Amino acid sequence: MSGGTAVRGEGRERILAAATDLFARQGYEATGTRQIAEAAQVTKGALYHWFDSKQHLLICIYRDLLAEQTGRLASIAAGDAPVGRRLHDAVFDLVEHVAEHFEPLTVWARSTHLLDGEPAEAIRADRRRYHQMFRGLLAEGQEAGAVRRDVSASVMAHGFLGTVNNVHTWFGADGPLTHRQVGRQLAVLFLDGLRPPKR
Amino acid sequence: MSGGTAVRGEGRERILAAATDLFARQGYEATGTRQIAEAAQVTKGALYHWFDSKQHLLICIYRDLLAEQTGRLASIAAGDAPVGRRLHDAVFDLVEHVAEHFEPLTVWARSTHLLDGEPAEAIRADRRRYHQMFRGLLAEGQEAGAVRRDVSASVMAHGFLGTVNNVHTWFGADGPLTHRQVGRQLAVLFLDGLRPPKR
Amino acid sequence: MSGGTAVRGEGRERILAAATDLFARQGYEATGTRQIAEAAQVTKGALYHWFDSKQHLLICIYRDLLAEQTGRLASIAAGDAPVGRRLHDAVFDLVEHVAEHFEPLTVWARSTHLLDGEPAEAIRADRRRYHQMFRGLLAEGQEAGAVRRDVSASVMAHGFLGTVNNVHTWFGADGPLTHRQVGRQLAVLFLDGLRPPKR
Amino acid sequence: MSGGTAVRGEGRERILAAATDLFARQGYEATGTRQIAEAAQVTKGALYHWFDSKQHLLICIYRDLLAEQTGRLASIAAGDAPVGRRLHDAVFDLVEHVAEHFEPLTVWARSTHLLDGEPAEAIRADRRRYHQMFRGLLAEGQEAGAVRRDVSASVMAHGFLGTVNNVHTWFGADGPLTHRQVGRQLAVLFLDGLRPPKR
DNA sequence: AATGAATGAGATTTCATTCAT
DNA sequence: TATGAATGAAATCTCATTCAT
Repeated sequence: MSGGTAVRGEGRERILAAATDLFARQGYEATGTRQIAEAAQVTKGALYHWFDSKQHLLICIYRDLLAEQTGRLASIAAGDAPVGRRLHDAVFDLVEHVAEHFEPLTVWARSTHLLDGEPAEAIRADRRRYHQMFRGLLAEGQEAGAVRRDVSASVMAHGFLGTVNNVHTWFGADGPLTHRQVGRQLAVLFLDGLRPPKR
Repeated sequence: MSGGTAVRGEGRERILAAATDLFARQGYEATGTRQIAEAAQVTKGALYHWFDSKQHLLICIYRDLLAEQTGRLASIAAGDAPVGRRLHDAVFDLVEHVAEHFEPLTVWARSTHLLDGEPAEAIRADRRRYHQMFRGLLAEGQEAGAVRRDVSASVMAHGFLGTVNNVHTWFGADGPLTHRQVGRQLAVLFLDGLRPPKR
Repeated sequence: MSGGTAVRGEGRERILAAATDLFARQGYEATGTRQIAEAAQVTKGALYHWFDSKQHLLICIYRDLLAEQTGRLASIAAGDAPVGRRLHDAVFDLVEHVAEHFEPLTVWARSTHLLDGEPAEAIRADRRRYHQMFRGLLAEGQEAGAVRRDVSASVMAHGFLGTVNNVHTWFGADGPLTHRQVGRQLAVLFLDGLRPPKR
Repeated sequence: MSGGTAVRGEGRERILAAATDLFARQGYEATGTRQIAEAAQVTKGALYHWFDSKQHLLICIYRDLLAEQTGRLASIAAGDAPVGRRLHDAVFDLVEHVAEHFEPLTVWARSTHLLDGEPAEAIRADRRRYHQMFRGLLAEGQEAGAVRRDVSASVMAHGFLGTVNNVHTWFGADGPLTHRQVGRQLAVLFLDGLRPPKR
């Protein structure tokens, strides 16, 4: 496409890709900047030209994914369908998204607790907003009678979101199921758990 | 003569306690051996007299808890009650245990991925055995018709165990619920999700 | 601006010189990296920027010397002179070289047994090749009748090379001889020992 | 022989044997007191009950051997035979002794330079006396015309003693010769080198 | 004759980051 | 846009040795 000239950001992309890969395989802490630079075929100096810090790298990896997740949830939540239907769609959409972006989400889940400073706080606030949207949908379901009331919406939201975000600790450990199949099974399990009890 | 020296045999315990506390508050990697030794009022040399390495410390912290968890599950699973009842008890017993040992379990969940070497593998194998016991109970439930068959026992086990093991990532974030309350809500949510679908 | 920073590129050389000096005076193990860095007026970080490890430092010190020794022996061995003459030249050239580089060779002889890993093996293989060249010259002498046959060429080679490499253990202990004088006496002693026995 | 009761010094012997073995295989510096104690099936405390220090261990290993060597040389040197004969016997006796006590002599040769303090000085003085006896025999030979005069007796003594003491660096490296065979070849090589030159 | 917990100083090495060019 | 030498602080761990019992 862009022909002979160096594509803008080529180095940056390679760094991001290498970091994602290494972080996912070895963990954030066990991966050094030197190793990232080597894997990206870039000098350490170049790495610091493009990114402020190692933390910044991790934040960049997650930021776009979170924005996309948030956008998708927002558009589903704002739809016209009955709340039960929207909840169902939101859950399935999330497991789909997670299955697609397995590696970078693993990285984030494992290492977010190591980050501090302003940019880290900002993205955690974004993440909190995502959670609130999800909880809002559940609360709406509770008001409409589609979702049980004896469990707090917050616990339900955290429970499911936490499960999904931690699939990496066990996925592939046993069984032949694909990411997507596992996701769908978790989704029905959760959705059935939400139904109001008999009496 | 008097006062200066610590009581004999107490050193190991104090080290373990200090490490648990610091790991929980600051994370495993952010905590240095120097800091642990200082907090335990022990020299660094004494620390390495009792423990082979920092990793070993983390493993020791978790080993006892896992053994207790496993023993409790085994005794419940081997009981006479119908499988639905035993499953119910196992789930509630687990959330109880987790609520009691919140901090060290948090440490383990966050940092297990940093461990390597033979002792780490050994304890991961133990953990795998625990999981298999839990899954076995679910499979028994499926055979008896008490648990749905359209979701694999393995996914159900991992889903619930993963949720419980990751409560630390969000507990306290919002709401005034205690550990125990949160646990119980997660338990009913999960147990209701297990019921075979109507049709 | 002026004065404070060292001349560019000099760091590596200074480190090497300081290490050679300290290793020779105190021994390899008794010399710390901290001490080397201080003597070279460099930070410990810089030391590890240029060298992988303390072992690597020792290997680098020896590598150049061995290469030079090998080159000199090769050019003598490949000459046109009769083998007796070439052997004589090789022996005197070696003692000359050893006399010139007394200190670093002392360091190597004393500490080579502490080294392991791939680079150490590589240089030991080089050293083995040097030995084989020397032994080859002796074997050639045996075939030509210039060197006795009742002692194996390998033993003759090891005997002389070992003697020369271990002069450091006793040189200076008594007597006023210079390195060069001692070397020449050892050379004639050895060469006379090589002559075929009378009968 | 001694029946049921523990043999006096049993622990001490085991420690000495273990230390000799480990020092020979790994080097003095690379061997820790802990490892020695384990190999001797003794606690570290017991080790320090029997020996003052790690250095002391090394000194004890060498002391008896040196005494024996010295005694044997003294009895040969004091004999009635002509000096040429006595020299011949001394040389062959030494290579015999070295072949028999290969390992502990290796240890000493490699690590003597690390020792300091009064006991180390004492044994080094003993060793110096041994050297002087040997050199004395050579000087006697020079006076009697049996040994060349163009090489200093001191260099001859150091050269041969050094060679013999450093056989460990190469023995077994190639060839199928036994310790004893190698020793005898070195002996004739040296003795032939000693003969006065033709003219 | 022997134990074993404890010491304390120091070892090598790692690593994110900076900055003049 | 990129380099690469250099930093400096801290990290984990080792080890000969001691001493009350």
